[in-house]
Amino acid sequence: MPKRVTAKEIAQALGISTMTVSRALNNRPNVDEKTRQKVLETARKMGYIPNLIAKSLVLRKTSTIGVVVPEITHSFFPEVVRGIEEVSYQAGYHIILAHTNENAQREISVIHTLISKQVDGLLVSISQSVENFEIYQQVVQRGLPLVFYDRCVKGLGVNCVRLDDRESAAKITRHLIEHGYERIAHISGPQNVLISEMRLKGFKDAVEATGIELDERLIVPGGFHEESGYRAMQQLLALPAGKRPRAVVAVNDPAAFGAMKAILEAGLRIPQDVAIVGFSDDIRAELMVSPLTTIRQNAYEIGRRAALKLIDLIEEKSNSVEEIVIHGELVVRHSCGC
Amino acid sequence: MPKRVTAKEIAQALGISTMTVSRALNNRPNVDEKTRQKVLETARKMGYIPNLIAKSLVLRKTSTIGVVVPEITHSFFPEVVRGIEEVSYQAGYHIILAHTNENAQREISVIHTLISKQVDGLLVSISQSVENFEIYQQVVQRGLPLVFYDRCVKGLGVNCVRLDDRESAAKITRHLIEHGYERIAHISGPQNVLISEMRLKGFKDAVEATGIELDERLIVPGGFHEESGYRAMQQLLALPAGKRPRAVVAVNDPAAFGAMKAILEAGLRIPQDVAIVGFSDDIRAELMVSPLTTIRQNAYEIGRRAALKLIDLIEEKSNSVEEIVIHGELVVRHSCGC
DNA sequence: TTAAATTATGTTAGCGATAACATGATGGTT
DNA sequence: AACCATCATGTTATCGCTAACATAATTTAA
Repeated sequence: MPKRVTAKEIAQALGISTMTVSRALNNRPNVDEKTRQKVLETARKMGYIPNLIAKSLVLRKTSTIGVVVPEITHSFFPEVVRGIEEVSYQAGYHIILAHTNENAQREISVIHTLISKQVDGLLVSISQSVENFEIYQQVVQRGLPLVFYDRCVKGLGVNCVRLDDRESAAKITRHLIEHGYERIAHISGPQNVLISEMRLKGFKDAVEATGIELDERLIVPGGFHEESGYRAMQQLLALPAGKRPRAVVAVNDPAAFGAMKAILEAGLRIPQDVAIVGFSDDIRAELMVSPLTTIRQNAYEIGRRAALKLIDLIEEKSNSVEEIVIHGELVVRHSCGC
Repeated sequence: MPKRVTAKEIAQALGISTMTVSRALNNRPNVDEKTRQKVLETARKMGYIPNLIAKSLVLRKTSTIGVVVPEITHSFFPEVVRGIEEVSYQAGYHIILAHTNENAQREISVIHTLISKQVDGLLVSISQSVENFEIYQQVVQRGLPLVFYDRCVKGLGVNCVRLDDRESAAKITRHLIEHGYERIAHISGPQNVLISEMRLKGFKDAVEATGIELDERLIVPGGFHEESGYRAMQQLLALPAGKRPRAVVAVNDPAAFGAMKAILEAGLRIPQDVAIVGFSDDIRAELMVSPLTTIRQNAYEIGRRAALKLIDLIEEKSNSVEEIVIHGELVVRHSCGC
């Protein structure tokens, strides 16, 4: 193992003190320009790379942000991470990525590790199975800056950057209404998940605003996946002729894909017979036989904003508790017939 | 900012020395069981969390692996990261993720940072624009364990875990040949990228093994994206009637999607008129009008194997230089007509 | 019972860097 | 020439922890 060069060794090589070397390397004032040049050159020649571990210990600052991700494979999170990375890199912070695999136990373990590693702040999206929020309170009590992104916990006084699920669901539903559709159905997601609930609420908001009475039969429990969308749609199509929906708002794109399959299999056309819209702009949405109208969520922006807020907290440029909402963008394609 | 509890404070609270506290917390022998219990309990009560930065400094080991990723958004890499994470977590290592955005300059900067942070080893997939390999040599010279994954550099004596692009391309081509197709075309990728080259070679291997002479007109330069696949296919379809291909091997799935579009637009059927296969099992492959036959690459496995090898190097359980090849899996769907 | 072996605990030094203070060198001012 | 400001450099202590050695307490063996 080749010995690693330290600042002390540079100092010895030049016959000066370690402190002067440190000052020269860190571009501090009060160093003679000639000395600085000598130090820089010697450092380069000797292949010196500073030890940030030692530096962090004395400065009590690591310039590192801990990022807790529940599910790295889902395309949404990598995009968020890209946003976080971009901002962090610019601001001179590094990130340590920790993956919980949607496991509450692992989330606690991972947060402990990040604290042990003395991160300057934490960005967390909570795992689905989390029910106990004690760990977040511990983090807050330690005075460690914390920002939730995408999946937030309310009532802890913690900053949060999230999507406007309710507003976006209302927006896309309104879009259908404005184009004259009347009997509009909703294929909803799992009942206990916040985003399903918010999207359902948004759907109701839009429908109720029209004054038309909401037909509860047009709200069918589905799920986040294709099969659930497929089954939910079959259920809708089984309604008596006059009661069938003319348009459908699916809780997300995969559910919409399943629903589309059911519609086509029933010999109906999209959007002439049944119009359909999704949510989240899946990479496949554009490639469907009838390209899907949907809501595009700016995951990158969530990452960016969360990182910006966190760094502000770390550097004490801000200490307010905010809830930052990133608005979804309506992407109109063929499937809504608009 | 609440003061953080240190081992020293636990020692003071109990009237014992810091060293005994350290021993108790680290499950070292030669500590009285009663003392150990007292220490553990006091630590818990006081909310003690060890400072790994200080520990790393004295032990000269951080239990951290640096992972360099060229492009986090591409679904391949998150899957690799998941594999790396899984193995690392089991073995007690943390990972620091660094994203280069395919930028050579940034890759150097990022590797320097990781070294500064005293990672115990590096997992690197080189960025597309990298042409100078000096940085890797520096890493090797420092004695820092290094393993390339997916995109490797040959001739540096560095470990490498990669896919068998050439073999897999030959395999999928052979599959077409075995099902009786004769005029088989190849839509290739960018010429200067290694994987394009390997896939082209694999294609040629398979065709030449049949003894049939290779028609160079059937190899058209395309690219990794849909548009390039689309244009390349148009070019193939413009060949004189008898010279047109009966089957096509695309360099990857997106290129195949583009090609499919061109085929359908020309009024031809898949696979009855033209069969087509892709490469890399894109999430959309299954959902196409004619589900795409392709090669599934086990990205997770690449991550796993690379991390295992790196940890072996770090812990000096191995010092051999290996090239580990992960084999692609043929996924037969509708588009090849087999 | 007393020396030797074993176990529990303490002391000192140092990981590699920097803050805070101290000192030495230079130069300008009256 | 004497004095003070300014700049360049050095010294010491410390960040929180652990290795290595030293010592004290206890047990075992003869």
